[in-house]
Order: sequence, then structure tokens, then C-alpha cells
Amino acid sequence: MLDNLGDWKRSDACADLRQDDDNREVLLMGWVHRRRDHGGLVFLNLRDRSGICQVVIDSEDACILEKVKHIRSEFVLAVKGRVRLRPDGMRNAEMPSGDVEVLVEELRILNASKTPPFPIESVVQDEVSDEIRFKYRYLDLRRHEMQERMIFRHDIVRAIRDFLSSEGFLEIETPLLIRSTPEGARDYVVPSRLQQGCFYALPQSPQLYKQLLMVAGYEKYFQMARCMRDEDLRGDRQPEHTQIDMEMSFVSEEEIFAVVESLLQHIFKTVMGQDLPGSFLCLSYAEAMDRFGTDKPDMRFGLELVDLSEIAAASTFNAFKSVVESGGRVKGIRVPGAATFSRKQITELEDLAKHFKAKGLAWMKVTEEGLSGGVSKFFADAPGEAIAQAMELEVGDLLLMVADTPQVAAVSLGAVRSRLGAQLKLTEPGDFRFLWVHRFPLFEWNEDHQRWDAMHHLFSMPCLEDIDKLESDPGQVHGQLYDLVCNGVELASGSIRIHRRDIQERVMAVVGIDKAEAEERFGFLLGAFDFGAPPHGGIAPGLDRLLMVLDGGSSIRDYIAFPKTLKGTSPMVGSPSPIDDEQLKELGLEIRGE
RNA sequence: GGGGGCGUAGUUCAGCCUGGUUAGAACGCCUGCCUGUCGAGCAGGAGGUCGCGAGUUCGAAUCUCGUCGCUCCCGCCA
Repeated sequence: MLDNLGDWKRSDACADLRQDDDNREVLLMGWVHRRRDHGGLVFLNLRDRSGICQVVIDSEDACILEKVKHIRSEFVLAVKGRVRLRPDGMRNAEMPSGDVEVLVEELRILNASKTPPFPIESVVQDEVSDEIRFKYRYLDLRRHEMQERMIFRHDIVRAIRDFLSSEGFLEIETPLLIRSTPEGARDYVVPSRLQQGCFYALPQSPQLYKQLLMVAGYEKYFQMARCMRDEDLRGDRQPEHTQIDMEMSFVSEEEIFAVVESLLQHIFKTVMGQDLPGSFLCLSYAEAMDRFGTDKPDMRFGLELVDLSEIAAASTFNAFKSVVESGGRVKGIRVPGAATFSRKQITELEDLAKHFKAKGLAWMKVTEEGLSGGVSKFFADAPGEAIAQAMELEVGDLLLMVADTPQVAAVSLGAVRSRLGAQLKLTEPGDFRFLWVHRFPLFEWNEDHQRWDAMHHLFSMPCLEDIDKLESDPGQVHGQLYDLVCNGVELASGSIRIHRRDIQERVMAVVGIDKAEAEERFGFLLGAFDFGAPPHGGIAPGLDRLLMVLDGGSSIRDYIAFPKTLKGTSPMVGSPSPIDDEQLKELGLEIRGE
């Protein structure tokens, strides 16, 4: 029943046919999207990458009729025929090629298809489980919606390469089989056959290599770098992802910001056909935490956190007073018009706050008669007026408050803010608010191990004014560290790097790496610093996340052709899988059961 | 590592709380009819290890325990 392609050559893409093509002889190839059989008259929607065209079988030819009888969804056809205008009233305005159709003169069935497990349509996105979509990824990718996403990805990658090349960046590849470094994320590890008992690691990022390229004098480097991290996954985290890895010599933070801003403007202009504002907002980490309770605030809406500690201390509410007296803070957010919230809605928000370790979520409503409900009885008269003034309360507002350690108060209320943004639909598709967050602490205290860890990585430069505190007060040292945030999603992280051995050794000492260990593990880097390493810095925007945010998507899995599940598996190819004893033996490995 | 949700026909789901006929619906699929459909229409039909295992019970899709898979969140992710 199947035909060979023979000498047939495709003349047009399905969706490209227009009225101008009337009476042209064309040869289309594609998949049967849908079949409408009227007995003597059969319509097929033929689909290729470009889209859909209607072909009509209105033939006496017994050979064609016999073939058509067997044609089903997703059969692969080659169709020779003549374009003709559709009769009046039969045109389809929904379809780009809807003014015309192709009357079939010859037909070849290039391949048959089983009935697909789900229809090759856009509704699949919301209606078919990810499990099935993953297992039949090649069918999921056949859907127009997914093809558009892959094309979007291609367009953006191309725009990035064009722009960075024109700015003098060189794309240079770095190894995938590298040395394992214990700190940071867990490494994916590859056993060595030639050096038994030794392992390569897959890169979490090309960090050290790009720094070495700066030492080597390449000045501006970029790479579409695959990065692998063996950590637990999320909707916006895959075991392997792609970063637009960049590094520059002789630059300040501001210059790196400017390059990334220009890059994004170029992307917006060339791929999305939009203009993006000149330079992005910039907040310090401390200010972001203080005002939004997160280091990646969504700037599309307000609902800022306000510090109410002094006022709360003056109230008659002992729960608040004691928190403030013991060094904690009280923070509040005003939710305009939310006085209509039910008790249940408020309890849901409280549960969320408790999820982030808050002990409770205090609330008051603003009515014509003043503050009411919740904890309002503790805020009679002066404290109540002070709060109304500090929060700029208006009738109909809801005030939500958390009293706790500064960290918990900010983070828990920040989570409430973020939930409210979604719940009250304060964001609009197509609205992009980019934001730089910088001056992160260089170190954070690790309670479990009772030691300081690098917040970003070991190679970030301290802010110059804090360098003297490296040994005396590491917690107070800020780093020349920065994140790029858009709409509440962290899109990039970067830093100015350390380029001097003395400073690098001091930073390593803070996290407990002495000179001997530093030499053993990072000797190649320190050695490179001895040969005239230039000041340098860089940044690495996550490509998959960037695509998701720009496209208004909800999972980076939709922007990766072959992603993995949250457990790091691929139901399609069945990875990871055991390897046979022969392979294990060659590698000198033995599997120990439980 | 911890917590939540889901798992029933090819697909998406209902049924489960309160155990008891032959486990339903929609779409899809198959057969027939049909010359202007575009989610074609009409008539008929097939299709189920109720994720898997154990337990309770006269009787389990339904209750209990375990387990596997997908997913969301916390931890983790420099």
C-alpha cells in the first residue's frame, strides 16, 4: 500500500498557498492532520512545519479512491495537484491558506501511522498529562505549538550569536569532561576507563574555563553552555540546562549590565518586535529583601512590604511588642480593596506564611468606622492612626502583618505578596519588568556544618570597601555579585571575579579551604593568576528560563526539545538505565545492592 | 530528605466520602451511509489488570498499609 517518494520534489509549504497561486500545479508533502470523508468527496487537512492546507479528493480514479480509503490521521502523504480558489462561502478565514485548496491529481502514501495516543493539536497542552507527552515526545513536538516554541528558541539563539559576535565576543567551547569540585551543587560524574577509580564531572557551568580564557587574553567570550547539576528538580529546573555563558576582561559591573541590557534590547527588537526600556531598575539585595521579601521580586505590581516595628512596639499587642523587643521586625502589606476577603481566604494566606516559618499572619480591615477585625483591637487610637498613615490605608483595604526575625518576617510576607499578585491578577501578559539585584552578601552561614559558604561561588570579588572585614566579620562582606530578574524569575547570575592570588586565598580561607587544599584543588587557577590575570567578570543568563519568561510559559520543559521528568528520567528513551556487567568491569565498577 | 495533589477505556475525566446490579461520559477509534466540509453529519459497534502488591470483608475502583509513576511546594540548587 505504501508508495516510494520516487522523483517527486516538494514545490511548496502547505501554509504558504494563497489566492495568487490559483491554477498552479503544486506538490505538497506532509502529515494528515484531519480527514473529512463525504463519500464521493474527501477533504484532507495536510500539515507540514509551515501549517495546514486543505486538499480535496474529488476523483473518479479507482487507484486514488482505493488509497484514500485507507488514509488516516498522521499518515505521511505526497500530493500532486492544482491550486484552486475555494467556492464562495467555503473559505476559511481562520487558516492562512484558507482561500484556496488543492485538487488532488496524484497521491503517494509515503508512510502509515498508528492512531496517535493524543491529537496533534494545541489543546493537548492543558489536556494531556506530561507523562504521555514525554513518552511520545516526538508526537508532542509535532504539534504546531511546540514547533513554534522550538523556532522561537532558534530565533533567540541566533539573535544572541549575532549580537554578541557584533560586539566582539568570541564563541569558544569548553570541555564537558572536567574535574569534580565538591562544593556547590552535586556533580554528575563519569567514570574513567583509562584511569580506573577516577571520575570526570560534567560541568555545573564552565566557570573556571571562562576565567582561564580571560587569563589567556580573549577579553570577550561567550558560549551556549550546557550545565549539569545533580540536584532535585522543579518546573523551572532541569538536570541539564543551557546558559548563555559570558565573560569579559577589564570591565565593571555597570559595563556588564550595559551589555546584557543591549543584548536583551536586541532580542526584543529582532525577535519579538518590541522596544525595551533603556536601562533596567537596580536594587541592592538588602533593599529587595526589605521591600519585597525576596531576592527576585516581581516588579509588575506593588504591594510593597512596609516596616511597622516601631508602631507595633507602641501598640498593646504583646505578641508584636515582644518580637520587636527581642530584635525582630514587624512587616505589613496593604492589599487595596481586599477588605472583602473571607476568613477562609485570609487563612489560606496565613497557611502560606506559616509554610515559610511565620508563626501567624495578623490582619485588619479598613472600614468607614476605622480599623476592624483581626488584631485591630490592639491598635486603637494613636498606634492605629500611625499605621494608617505609614501604610497609607484607605477604606476597603486589608492589612496583613508578620512579626518575626527580620528574615522570616520578610520572606514569609514576600511569599504572601507573590501569591496575592497571582490571585488578584495584578500581572498582564506581555509586560516585562527587568531588574538588577546586586550587592549580595559574599558568604552565608551554614547552620548544618557550622561554617561560612560562598553565596554564589568561590571566585566572586568582594566589594572593595568590605575586603578588610574578610577575616573579622565575613557575614558583613558584600560581593560584586548580581542577578538579573524578570517578572519574579531569576534569569541570570554573575559577578566580578577575583583575579589575584592573595584575595582568592583569603576568600578560600573564610570557607575553610587552607593553602594546601587550595593548591591541591584549584592550583591551576591560582597558578594562572600568577601570570598576569586581568580583572574580569561575567554573567550567565539561563536560556531556557529566558525563553519561558519571554513567551509567558510556565515550565522550561516546554522550551527544551527533550527534557527530563522531575525524577531526572526520560520515559521516551528509558534513561537512566543499568549498564551491563561487561561495561562495569571495564570501568572497574561494582554495583552494591542496598 | 520532608509535605501536598493525581493515577479508572487510546485520551481527558465522573464514580470512591457512605463497600453491594453488567464500572459510566465526552472526545478518539472501527464499520456502513453521505459531493462542500474545515471539531463535518447520520446510524451502528468495539474497547477496562480501576497503576502494582498485600490486608480488612461474605463482597473492594471504593476502606487500610506498602510500593511505583507523574506533578506542585519546602529543603537543596555556588
